[in-house]
Amino acid sequence: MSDNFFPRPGHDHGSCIGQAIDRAHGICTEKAVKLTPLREAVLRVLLSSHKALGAYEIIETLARNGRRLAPISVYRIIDVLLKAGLAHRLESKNAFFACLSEHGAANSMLVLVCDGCCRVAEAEAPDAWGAIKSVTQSSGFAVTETVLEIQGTCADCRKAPGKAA
Amino acid sequence: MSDNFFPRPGHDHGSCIGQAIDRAHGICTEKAVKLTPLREAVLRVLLSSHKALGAYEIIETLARNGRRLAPISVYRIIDVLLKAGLAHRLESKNAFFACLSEHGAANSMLVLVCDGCCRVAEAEAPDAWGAIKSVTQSSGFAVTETVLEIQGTCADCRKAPGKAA
DNA sequence: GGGACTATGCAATATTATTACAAGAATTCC
DNA sequence: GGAATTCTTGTAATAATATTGCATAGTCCC
Repeated sequence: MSDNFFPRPGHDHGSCIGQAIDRAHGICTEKAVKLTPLREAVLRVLLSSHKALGAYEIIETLARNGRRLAPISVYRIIDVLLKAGLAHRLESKNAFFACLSEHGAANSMLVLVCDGCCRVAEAEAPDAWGAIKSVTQSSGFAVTETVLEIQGTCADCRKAPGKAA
Repeated sequence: MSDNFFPRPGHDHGSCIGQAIDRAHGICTEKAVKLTPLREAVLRVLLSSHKALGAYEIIETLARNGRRLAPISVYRIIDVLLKAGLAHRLESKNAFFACLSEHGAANSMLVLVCDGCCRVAEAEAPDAWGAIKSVTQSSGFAVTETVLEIQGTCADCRKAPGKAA
């Protein structure tokens, strides 16, 4: 097994968050998006686990940290994060997760969602995207948006059910 | 272009519904599921267009036909239809659509959703599924459920925007 | 007919998301 | 510096989607 896409249990999550935040600042500068304190706070909540969180879970988490946002505020901030590519929406769960991958404009990723640990990971899958493109092109369908989410059990959970963060 | 997967605008929709209902009865017999009048009514609502409908749209449609179901009733019925494979959930829209395809246990389909006419179609995409399988297997991820939904503009709408049913 | 099971009804409520409008903060332009 | 503009956040209400818990009514089997 080359890469299981999910973060190693026991990885240095602190620096994992730190790097992601640094990267986010860079991306925001590039894209002329302001990563305000509130936006960064929401992003940090998403980064705090490798799971997808519902908007109201984000609200509760922030509230525990002393600041309760209205739903609309969180949704607005999520929107900004989504548009900047710093987070993605997990359609099958109506939830949101931070993006840790380096995917540019050309999308070729799929999302893995573990039933065991609830973690979410992105994986490169250019072949799958190629095959999809071939189906859509040959049928004259002009794609604007693709949702490719896969649920199952990650390698860590298969080895040690319930142990992975 | 071989097949655009979407029903031909102007196809005989009456017989299209009729056939689907007949097929549904057959499948239900096979699977020992009861296709009660209410369940058939909900399936007919889904079949009445080739679009995906939200649960509350189904309720309103049935109400116009003289019978108003409680949300829970519709959700329960939808559940039965989903489990019997007579309908599918469109995750990216929190909506449901009738299944017109002959896919067995081995899933290999993707869903096309047209932004123009809102119609939904299923397409065989064994290569895409193969590529996904190869990614997941090599990473030790055991798949239970795959969501593969593609939004865009169907061939009919590209030719004649807004005209397709 | 009676017991077990399935299907539906009804009321309340939980969860997810948006609308409309107001106030505050940052940026631009002169 | 200060007015105008734009972007961000706040507040309140409400819409849209989905579920829980319990009651009633059919169906099946004996």
